[in-house]
Amino acid sequence: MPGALARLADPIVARAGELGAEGAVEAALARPSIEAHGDFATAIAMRLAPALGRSPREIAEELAEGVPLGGLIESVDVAGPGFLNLHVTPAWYGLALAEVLDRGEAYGSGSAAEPEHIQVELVSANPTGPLTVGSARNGAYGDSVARLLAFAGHRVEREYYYNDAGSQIERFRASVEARRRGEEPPEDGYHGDYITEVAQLDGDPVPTMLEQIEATLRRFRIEIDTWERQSKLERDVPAIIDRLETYEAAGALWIRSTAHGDEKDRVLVRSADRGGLPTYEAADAVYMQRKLAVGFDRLVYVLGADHHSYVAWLGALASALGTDPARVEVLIYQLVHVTEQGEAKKVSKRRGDVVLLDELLDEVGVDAARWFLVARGHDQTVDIDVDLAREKTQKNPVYYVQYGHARIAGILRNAGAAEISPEPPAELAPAERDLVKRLVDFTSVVAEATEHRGPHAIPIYAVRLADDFHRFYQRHRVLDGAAQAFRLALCLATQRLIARCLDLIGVEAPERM
RNA sequence: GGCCCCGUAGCUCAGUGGAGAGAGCAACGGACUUCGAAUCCGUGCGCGGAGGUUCGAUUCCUCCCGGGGCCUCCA
Repeated sequence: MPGALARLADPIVARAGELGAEGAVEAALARPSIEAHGDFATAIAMRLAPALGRSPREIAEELAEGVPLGGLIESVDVAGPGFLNLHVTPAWYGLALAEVLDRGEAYGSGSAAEPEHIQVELVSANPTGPLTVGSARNGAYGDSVARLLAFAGHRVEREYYYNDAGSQIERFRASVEARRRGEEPPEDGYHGDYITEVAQLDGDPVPTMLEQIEATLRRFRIEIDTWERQSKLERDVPAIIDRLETYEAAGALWIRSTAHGDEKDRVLVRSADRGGLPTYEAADAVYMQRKLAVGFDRLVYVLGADHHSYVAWLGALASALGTDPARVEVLIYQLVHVTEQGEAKKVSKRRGDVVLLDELLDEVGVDAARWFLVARGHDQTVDIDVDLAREKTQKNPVYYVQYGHARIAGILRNAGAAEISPEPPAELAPAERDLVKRLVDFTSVVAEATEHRGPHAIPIYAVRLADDFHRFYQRHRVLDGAAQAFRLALCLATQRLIARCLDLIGVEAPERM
């Protein structure tokens, strides 16, 4: 909790202790939707009522008596079933704004109780073709989670895991070879136009594809720290098998993952009549072992909803490897559906029936694409209508938020070296109060977004922040009068938080638009 | 059949065990001689259905209905 809010809550919590409340008591301060209910409200009296065996109203009355009035708190009311409504003074707004400015870049950061070394594995699309919009959601979501974790104080590394051995890859190579010979790719091969382009170049097409993918990710503002490939891991499959409980059935080697909570046992080595090669899951086992050996406290896997059975599998695998499954976190996001002229497109790389991330970026730009892909909950399916992509772009709220940032930049340019001070005027206008309270919200918003792995809360907050700013701007002239220094401070704090929000989701904060 | 996600305004979506549920888009009507109009202001009885837990449920639990996904010795 920011200091400014703690200053309001602490006396109430202390008073609750005097009344006999035990354990961790929290006076969660919420912002009421109705102005008459004060600047902040808490339902603490209702929560304490059962334990104290008294009526909520009565408790609230006594809590209110413990609230010191005059300095930061103007008045306190008991309302409804036992709400405590606080009205704060201009001095409180000054304190809150000063806190935002004083902490600077660090405002809202460091929410991690115990900083961890975390690996976020993201995208990890097979290099059998360029990245699709499906992978883009993985990237936008996973990268934003990684940014949030880093902001919270964790040490974060991003890894991309790719398959460079296996049937899909062989089909891909065979398809390129066929094109090089001037033939059609095999029926079960890859038929996209990019196959023809890759065929123009010599050598193994897999590294070529990977370079393209990395370039696209950079363009999408995702920096991968390390790359891991399946063929390398497969060498250690025999060693990992020795450590796991396995059995043979139908000629294949299985892991008894159900003993560790999995939904089903899984094949690690295929039967001879299916080639006798290790499966993807066998590589998973080696891979997880390797990640753990690096010393990460936490392993984050970012996977699409089509992989949801991996939640059970990776948890079971962690357990089978003798580590706490709680260290393994699988983040599932719902899939992206692409429609064109009202028709759903099946996102199949093999058929070449895909919308590529690069195409989307050409069409709408990086800022709008990242915003769009991260602005809704990861549990929500995303629809992209290719035909409407550009039109929708014009209405993307990202521009509303960026405009707020640019507008403030303009004001600050005009302000030159004018004094900036959080010292509050005798009276604050409603728009000024709303804006300060919004700034104060940031700390809890970003902490919860991190905790829930829900980066979509950031753009939602950013829109509200920009909204409060635009309204303030409309009603009050900044560069004029006695309140100028305070209003400039308000602008500066707002600009910094908008920039912070945008950075957390990989969007730029322009000085001009 | 089993498992996962979703069902909130005309559309796309936020939201929280608390008071009277929000935003964008679309629609209509207003506001620029003034720091950037990519802006602002006004107009909105909507939490799929039925039970349950609770002082209080849109939120938690159960069931039902509807939509999407997964249940390969694919990756």
